[in-house]
Amino acid sequence: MITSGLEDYIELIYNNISKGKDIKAIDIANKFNISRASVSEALIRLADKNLIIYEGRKGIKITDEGIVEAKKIIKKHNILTVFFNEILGANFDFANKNACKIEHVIDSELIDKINEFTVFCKENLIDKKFLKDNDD
Amino acid sequence: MITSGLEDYIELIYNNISKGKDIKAIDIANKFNISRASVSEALIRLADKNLIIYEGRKGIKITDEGIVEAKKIIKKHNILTVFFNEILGANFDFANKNACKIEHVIDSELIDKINEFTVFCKENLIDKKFLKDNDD
DNA sequence: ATACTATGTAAGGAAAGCCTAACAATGATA
DNA sequence: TATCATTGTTAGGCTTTCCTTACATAGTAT
Repeated sequence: MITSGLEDYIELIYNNISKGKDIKAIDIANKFNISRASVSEALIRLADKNLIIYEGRKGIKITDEGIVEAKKIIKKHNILTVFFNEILGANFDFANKNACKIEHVIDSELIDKINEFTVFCKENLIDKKFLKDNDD
Repeated sequence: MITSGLEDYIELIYNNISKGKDIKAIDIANKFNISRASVSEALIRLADKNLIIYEGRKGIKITDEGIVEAKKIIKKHNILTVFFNEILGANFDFANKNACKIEHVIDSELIDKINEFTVFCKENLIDKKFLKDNDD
């Protein structure tokens, strides 16, 4: 098991690497507003858990295991964001912010149900527009 | 701000007191599977924050402030449980278990939206039964 | 009353996750 | 090349939340 802090970091690492951008410790520090020292420790913990390969200045690489972890979290993140934003009508940033927290505690099976339900709603509630205050 | 552990404890305390049952430190220890010593510390922290009045063996009382806190959490808990169970069709225990975790991180405004949406679904989706595998 | 059981507290410790300050090493630039 | 800025590491600390062990007190029952 991985803590929610580490989940955030591996998620960010994967998101960058999968886009071909390389990511440095300092980027993580900036993104989450924590010190470089804390990131240094966190990266060591992630490497201990075989989710990344970390060799300081040589850069951060993600392992296959790390990719699997990251994808799980990103899947949760995306499904929650879409549900909050497109179905509940919450504004995008707010939906995203809540997804960022819930993704660390919600079970996968429930996420699947939310996803199925989102699809269902899109097919069945087109006419009955639930919320109108969706500002994006 | 209060941590999710403390939120769990104040929630349990309120749930008991509001039913006229008194609650002891050991009940909390048993419920959450933590040591009596840890509960002892947690109750001191709750008292420091003016959410309870704690005088050891004399019992645990909840303050007005504590009641407000507890009700916020219980509201989130109930809305989430109903949504997961009655709308998504998750079984009750599973719905409850997830609500227990999400209640500590979700924003109130999003909870309100989920609640409105739950009401809306109950009024509009009666015919279109979304999920059938709801086992309770 | 004595002894047993239940409950709460105190002391000491561990891990996670954060911090600052000081230092080291790399890279860019004058 | 010498200097300065960027980035990463180390050391030492702090808080929270949990633990175990040992002890203290209260309540129950013989």
